Amino acid sequence: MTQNKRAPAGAAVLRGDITSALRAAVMQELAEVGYGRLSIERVARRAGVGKTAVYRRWGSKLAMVLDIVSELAVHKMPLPDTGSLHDDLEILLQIVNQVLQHRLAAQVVPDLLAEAARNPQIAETLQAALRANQRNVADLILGRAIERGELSPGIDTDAAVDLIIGPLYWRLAISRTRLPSGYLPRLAAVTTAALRSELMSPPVPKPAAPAPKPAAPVVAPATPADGAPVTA
Amino acid sequence: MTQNKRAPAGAAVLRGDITSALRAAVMQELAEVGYGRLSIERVARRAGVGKTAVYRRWGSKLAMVLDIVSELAVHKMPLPDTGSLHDDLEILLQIVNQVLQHRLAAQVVPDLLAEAARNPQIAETLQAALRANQRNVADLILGRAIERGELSPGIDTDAAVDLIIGPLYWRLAISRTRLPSGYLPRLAAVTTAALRSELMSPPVPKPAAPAPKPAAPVVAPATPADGAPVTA
DNA sequence: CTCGGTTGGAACGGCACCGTCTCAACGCTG
DNA sequence: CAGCGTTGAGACGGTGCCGTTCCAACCGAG
Repeated sequence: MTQNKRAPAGAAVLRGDITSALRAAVMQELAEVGYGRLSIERVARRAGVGKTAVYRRWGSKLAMVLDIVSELAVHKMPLPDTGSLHDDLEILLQIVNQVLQHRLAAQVVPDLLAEAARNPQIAETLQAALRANQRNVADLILGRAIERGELSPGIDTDAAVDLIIGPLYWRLAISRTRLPSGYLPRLAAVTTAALRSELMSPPVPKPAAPAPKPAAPVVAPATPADGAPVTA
Repeated sequence: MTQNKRAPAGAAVLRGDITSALRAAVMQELAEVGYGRLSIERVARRAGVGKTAVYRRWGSKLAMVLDIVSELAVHKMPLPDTGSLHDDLEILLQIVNQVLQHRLAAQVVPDLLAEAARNPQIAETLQAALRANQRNVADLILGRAIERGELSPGIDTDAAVDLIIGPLYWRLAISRTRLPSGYLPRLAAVTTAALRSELMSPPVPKPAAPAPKPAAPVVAPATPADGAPVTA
């Protein structure tokens, strides 16, 4: 291509300090007003730069947020590997706890997750970021526990992941009440026991005659009294 | 007061059909763009009415959303009471599953929860709505299980609630992958076993120091220690 | 039947943001 | 050290929303 031209240099190169200021500003705005209300102007104002500084780097609000989110995920998360499922879990829970205790993360993560529900690009980026991080730390921990024989090879890993992070995420990001001392160790212990249970492997409740709980006629079938019309 | 005047009547009374149209429009907008981007004009346009129709009823976007959310929570949730902790849990999980499968709820709930993290009014309303609904269904189920002797009276009910709804919420609202058949029964079984574990009662991992649970009054005051946005 | 009082709808000025464009300042490359 | 090429900053027209004001239509109380 046209590389006979001389390479940009001097003042003609993106200033890293301004890029960092913008990244920080985006995170703060994201925490304060959320993705929905995030505006380029506010970000630029907060960073103390012009809007051009933003548009030269990213070109759109979505691209900007996507890039910054991807970068954040590169945070190398220390991977617990103690040789014991229980200890690995406790460390993992401590890590998650620390991350979600962070003021910015505690606001931004749920916001982006909610936004991901309606913006496929964000959903994809978040997924990619989390996976790329460590190919899902929980999966690794489970895999090693299976290799050691601590867990059945037939365990439903998806459900296992839900069990591992679901309760703590709910507590930290939704319920948002303080953790009593001893909460994390107890959660780790209970979760470990639950994972070890033979109930976690698929072919358990299928002896011969299935249909144990067809469709739960015990409760109303489909939230009929919903005030909102289903069809648009 | 001045009731000598004649009461409003005829065309001088709020039309219920327009109110319902507005409610539906708010829910749809909430699902499509979220609370952050929600605008009065779009709501009115979607409902096919003028903005005045909105401002006469609510006066502000926050008040509008708050009122509608409160009303939705009045949905009488069927309260499982089978006499067995496991069956109660399975039914509860089925209910949560049905609610969060609903297209609108699946989008609106996480969005509002994220918004609640930065708007105390929304947080308070959501809390009140959920509590008022059934004074926390999970708490009731736990209480009855304790009365029946299925659970230890010393169980950490907060952690128990996290264990009950955390995994399913994570799966439905965050992970958003399909539930394999048998997921709910298995989750109910595993959770029941975990709750029954002696690990769920406080004085387990404290051989030397008792640490007699200081912050455990009969009723939580109001979770006042809110992490108000401190200095950036 | 009359008309009071409120309704829904539209128009209005103000404001924030969008995305583009112009322009002086700048510092390294050659 | 000269100047190239990009930089950051501000200005600009356009758009969408806010919250208010104005007005004709309307229906039932009296």
